[in-house]
Order: sequence, then C-alpha cells, then structure tokens
Amino acid sequence: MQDLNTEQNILNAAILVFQRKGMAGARMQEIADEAKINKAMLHYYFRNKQLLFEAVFMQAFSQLAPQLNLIFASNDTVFEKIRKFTSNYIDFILKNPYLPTFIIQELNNNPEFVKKFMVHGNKPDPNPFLLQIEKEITLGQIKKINPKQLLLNLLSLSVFPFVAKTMVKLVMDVSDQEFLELMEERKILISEQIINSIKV
Amino acid sequence: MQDLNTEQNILNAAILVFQRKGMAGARMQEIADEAKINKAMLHYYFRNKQLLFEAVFMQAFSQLAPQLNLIFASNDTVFEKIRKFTSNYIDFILKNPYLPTFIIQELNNNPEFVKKFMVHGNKPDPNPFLLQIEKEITLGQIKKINPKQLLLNLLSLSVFPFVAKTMVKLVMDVSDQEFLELMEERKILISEQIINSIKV
DNA sequence: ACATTTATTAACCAATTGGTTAAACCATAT
DNA sequence: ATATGGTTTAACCAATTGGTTAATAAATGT
Repeated sequence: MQDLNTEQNILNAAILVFQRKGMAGARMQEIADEAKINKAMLHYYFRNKQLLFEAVFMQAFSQLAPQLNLIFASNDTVFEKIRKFTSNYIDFILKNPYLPTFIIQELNNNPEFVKKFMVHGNKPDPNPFLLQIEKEITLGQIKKINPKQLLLNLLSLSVFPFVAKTMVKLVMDVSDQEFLELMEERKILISEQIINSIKV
Repeated sequence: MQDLNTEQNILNAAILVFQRKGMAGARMQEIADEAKINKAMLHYYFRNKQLLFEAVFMQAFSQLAPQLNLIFASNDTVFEKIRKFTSNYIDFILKNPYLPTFIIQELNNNPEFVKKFMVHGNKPDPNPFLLQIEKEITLGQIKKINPKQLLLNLLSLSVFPFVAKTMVKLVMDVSDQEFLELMEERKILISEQIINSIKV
C-alpha cells in the first residue's frame, strides 16, 4: 500500500527531525517513526543518512535563498527593498521558524559540504543590492555607509531574534505570545530604523 | 605523572570539541585525544558525557552572562551603556568566537536542561536596563520605544554576524581578514545607529 | 492469469561509541 | 621500605545505531 508519495513523506519526516536535532543528533529510527514506515525504507529511497541529510538541507536552503534574491534583484529603490525585506522575511521565518537556526547550525558544523553545493546555482547573490546602495550613495539619495554593513544590519535585525529565540525568551522573560507580538512589531520598527539611519 | 591540573586540561579539551561539534556530534574519544589522555580519565573526573557537557556549558555560560550584567547594572546613561556594550561585547566575542553559536545551538537543542541551571543565579538580568530605558523615555531624554525591542536590536546587531559568520562569509564573499575589519568597524557603527534612532 | 518489477517489512549485522574494570603507577606518609 | 590513596592505563563490555538482506506484498505489464 504505497502512500501517494513515500519519498516526500520521508523527506517531510526527515525535515522535522533534522531541524529539531541537527545532523549529528538525529536518529534514522526517529525519522522512520515520524514517517510511520520501516527504517529500511529510508535507505531504499535515500541510501544513507548523509544523502538524506543533504536532500533535507538542499530543500531547506532552496526555500530560503530565493526569498533573498527576490529582494536583491527587484527594481525597487533601496528604501522600498528594506521595507519589503523586513516584512516579507519576518513573515517567511514566522512560517518556518526552524529554518534559519537549522541552516546556520549545519553551516557552522559542515562548512565544506555547503560550499560544495553552493556553486549549484542556488546561491543567493546580494551583489545587485550592494551595487545599488553604492549607486544611490553617489547620487546623494542615501547617506554614506559601507553597503555590506547595511546588509548585515538588515539581516541581523530580522533573523537574530529567531535564531536566539530560546535565549531571548529565557533572559528577557518573554512568552510565546509576546514573542510573536514583538516580531510582528519589528516588521515596521526595524525597517524604519534602518531607513532613518541612511536618510539624507 | 599527574599534569598540574588534569581536570582543567580535560575541560579545556572538552570546550574545544563541544564548541566545534556540539553535544551530539562530540565524541568522548576525540576529547580524550585532544587532552592527550586515556578515555577512562574523562569518566574518572566527570562520570559521563552529559555531566562533562554540563560542566563545559556552565563555564561557557558563566563567561558570557557577567559580560551582560556588567552593562545592565552599571550607573551609566542609556547612551553610554549602548556605546560600551557594542564595543566591549564585540571585543569579547572576537576573543571567544565560538561561544555565542555554541550557547545558542545547545540552548535550542536542549532548552529544558538550560532552564534547570538558569535558576542557579547566573542568569543575566536585563531588567535594570529595561527599566532605565522606560525612565529616560518618561524624562524625555530618549524617544519612545519598546525597551525590549531596543535590547533586541542591540543584541542582534552585535551578535548575529558572529553566529552567522560562515553564511555571511559565503554569501557576501568576505574573507576572514575583511570579516574582522567589518566587525571592528561595527563597534562604533551600530552604537551610533542605535543611539541615533532614539535621540530626541 | 501470470511474470516481472517495484515497494515494504522483519530480522539481522557490523561498526561506533559511551562506559566499566582490574591492574599498574606514583606520590607521600609512616 | 612499604603501605596507602589517589591517578592513569589497556582491555573489555553493552548498548546504540547506521546499514544490509532475504523474504513478502503490491503493483504493472503482457
């Protein structure tokens, strides 16, 4: 009784477990249980743990990367891009709260592997955005700033709270509900702050 | 031939390995090799992997926490605190680049354990800082803002680049040298940006 | 209806890995 | 010198875990 798509079923289970436990902490048996199938099926479809993990990571990353390029490559002004980015990106992470942590964690533990598959064409390319910033600076439309710092600020303010969510909740004594409200508030808060810092 | 302090020697090796590989990825044998001793010694001094890990995590966390409280509890104005924080904290992380990632990673994979030992008194307490912000707002010395958001911004801008270092280097095409320069530049850059955003 | 391929399972295997043990080593006090 | 206690080691053990196998069930083509 083949499920409509066993492979995707496995992948979904693997995403859950890998994102919760990471590559090293995840157990093949746990993934099989989560998918409600026999452990041998994992190997039947993905050969081994490493390949299953790579499939999961690939899917996670190819979900995240286009989200970035969408902004980087559009025709908007820098101001518009900043506004859209904070709003869209925080929305996206709210729907996939484990993604950034998972990617950052495995990227740190496995940098050589990631480089290998980054060339594959799904690498986010911030260059258009960086060049646009330089251009708008020379045109006197925004204040002088190192474009990379601006991009770093944008990413930091948007992503960090999610990556450090457990710590933030613990140290700042924030409930799940309040955390969501804070993130909602940040969508406009941080874009306005960044824009304000480069407005002429 | 007992080394001057075998226990500390083990701890140092364990810190290295745990920070590189995380709790799940670390191997007792690797820690023993790193410390150049027999694996049984690890159990002699720390009983089991979990306890050794907790000792490592504890030491890491009690290095990080006071660094925060130092700022939170001082007598400076909010502006002063922000300036000192960015500068001191980035300096501190530059000297311990693996610390934030390690803590965040294990905090996410093991939240229940951390709570257990957080009560132990070494929990950073941002309340004085948050209250001070509220006070300075009512005194009209800084613009109105949710204090928690201000603190989140401060932490995000300071810590995130280190946590996401591998990703940042890869995506933004930044060398190790350039990364250091960017972090150096950030010390003043981000404090001025934050201050600017709340200056009346 | 039957043969062939594909999907699935239960049982098993081999390697890794955390942990134990018993003996040896070494300093120090008597 | 030698008995004693803490320290260190090599060898071993048991559990976990990634992976395999051979048999079975289900689908598919003829």
